[in-house]
Amino acid sequence: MNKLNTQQRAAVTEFETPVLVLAGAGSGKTGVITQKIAYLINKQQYSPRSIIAVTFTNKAANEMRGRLRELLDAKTAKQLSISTFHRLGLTMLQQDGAGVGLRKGFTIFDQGDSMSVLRELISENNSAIEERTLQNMISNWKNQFIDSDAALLSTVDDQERAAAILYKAYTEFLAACNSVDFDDLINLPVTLLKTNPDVLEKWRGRTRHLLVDEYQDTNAAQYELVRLLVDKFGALTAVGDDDQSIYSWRGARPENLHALKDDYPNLKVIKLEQNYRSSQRILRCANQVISHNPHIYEKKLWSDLGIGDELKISVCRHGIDEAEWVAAQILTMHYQKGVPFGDFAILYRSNFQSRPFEQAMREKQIPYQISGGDSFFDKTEIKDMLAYLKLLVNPDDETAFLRCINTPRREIGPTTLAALGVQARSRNISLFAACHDMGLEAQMSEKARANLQRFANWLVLVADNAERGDTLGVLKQFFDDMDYTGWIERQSSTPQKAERCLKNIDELWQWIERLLTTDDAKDVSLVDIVSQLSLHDILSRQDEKKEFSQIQMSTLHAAKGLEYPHVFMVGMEEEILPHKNSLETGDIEEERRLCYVGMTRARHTLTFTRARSRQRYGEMSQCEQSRFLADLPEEDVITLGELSENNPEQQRTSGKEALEGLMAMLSGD
DNA sequence: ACTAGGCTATTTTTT
DNA sequence: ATAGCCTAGT
Repeated sequence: MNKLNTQQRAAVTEFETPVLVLAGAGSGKTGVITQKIAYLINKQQYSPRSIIAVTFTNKAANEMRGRLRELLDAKTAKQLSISTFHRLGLTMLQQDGAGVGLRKGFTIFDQGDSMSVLRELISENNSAIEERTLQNMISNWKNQFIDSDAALLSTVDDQERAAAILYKAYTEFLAACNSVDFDDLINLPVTLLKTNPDVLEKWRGRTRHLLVDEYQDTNAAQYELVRLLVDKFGALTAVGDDDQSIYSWRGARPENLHALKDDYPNLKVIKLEQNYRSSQRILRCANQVISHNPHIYEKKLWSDLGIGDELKISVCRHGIDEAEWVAAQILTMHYQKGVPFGDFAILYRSNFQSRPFEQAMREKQIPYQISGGDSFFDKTEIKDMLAYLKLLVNPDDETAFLRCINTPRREIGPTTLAALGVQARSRNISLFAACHDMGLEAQMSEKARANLQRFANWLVLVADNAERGDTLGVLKQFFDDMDYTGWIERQSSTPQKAERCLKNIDELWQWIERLLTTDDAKDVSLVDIVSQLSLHDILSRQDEKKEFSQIQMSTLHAAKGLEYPHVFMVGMEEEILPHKNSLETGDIEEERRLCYVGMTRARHTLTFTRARSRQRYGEMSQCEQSRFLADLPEEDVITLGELSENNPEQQRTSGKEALEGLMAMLSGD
């Protein structure tokens, strides 16, 4: 508390009126939120159970919980509700979902799940609409509380009409599966609160104070949820920064920051403008870049941390060279100046950019960790595992059922499944239930029926055992029974691929094991495991520790809210950092903010790299420097590489040469 | 019902 | 480069 500056302290101690904290990058906003929670509990006698804090990513939520564990005793910290919006919504639905027609054990469709449902619906209806477009349209409708009937009424063209029809089919399918998608996790709680006064009462009673981080990222539905929870009294602390709004593509409305003023006339606005993170030079450059965007609130972010090193721009021959050069820089600083690997971060616009860096780090034996990117949950083997777990808690989950029933192969093909589908539909029951339905033998061969029932029986058996406890034992039995390992080995083209698959599965097992062996393992049910997996929330303690000794690789999006002593922003090229799509749509502002977010992650040094050519779709193609680099003040930047031909001592060696030189030097010691 | 082999489109960002 | 999709053959 003593370490807070005047504005921060004002934000912490003001609890009787709603507060909006306009917090510039690195101005200590997470500290404000955590200190405020501690203040409410210790100084104002709030019960920890009556405080709800909401963030946007699992990572941010975990970080916040970690910090609070240091400020409060363990028991108190555990009672706090600190979660993502989606998890808060899920909790509400798990407790009171009956009010919106959900039954116990409902499951969550992640983006991939709902995409495959939509794909299926599109082909069933012979529609030409692109699945991505459809998913976006449905998501937008949901975020604005437009149901499928209303959507149909408001359509203006054929495409929208087609989409609205599919929207309806999709909604019905989800309901039949007793499932919800990510948007529903926000959307349905709002409906729930609006239609059930007693439930509203309960949740309002539980929300004596609500703290929302990254408020600029809230969409219409999240905004509504906040409003309902805090009521007109506005026990709300919202923290945000419109310069860091980088989620408008998923419906975020940074103007929600300003809308608060209309909703709460007594709103107190507090600006945090002192940056405690970056050198003055880094901050000056970042401010320069962002100054090209229009601003509603002028804010002048400043730092007294000293001028700091010049920023560097390294121009590389190609993508491989770029990765090797960064590796060489990291090794040099590590061995010459003793900088721990955990102090470095490599940040990029798109996940696929991580590849060459991963390879370079592996070659040089530099420990690294990748965060962000959903690649883990996109893997077939992980999807398979999750589908089985989902099916255990929710036999009505048709998507999970269809995935499981023939993975591994059980001699149940399209013909059999079509027949099963007919049966299920005519009796209005799930596919799973239809396996034991009377009259099934009329639809298909005896052998097919036997195969189906063997599967269904086995599933029931495992589900029964799972309910009796020893979740992990049952799960292992489950996977041994179907010899999933054997299936993977037969399925993989090379032994290496099989090994990778099994390693991923092992990682999943370890995570589950850890979850089940913590102090409060009694409270962890199969439903919890499945929902946490569905929300892609797997951060291990091991990872937290490793962060100190491994270089961090992350997308710019996933790096928001974090900081690193030494940052490399790579791939600073047109069509990558202003991303190709945004060049086409002309929405450069958000890309600029993304650049700003990346730059303001850096504490001591900031290095940009770009390549003059790059492999794309297997072919080499030329690249142009990102327009954002041109915004940097010349006196703050050193450019290495061909751009400084007239300045020979700044000529840059290739990544390879630099590495070789370094190796020679090290072995000489 | 399953598999192999040829064809294709594909690269935002996250819950 | 490559993963996922389709087609034809077993």
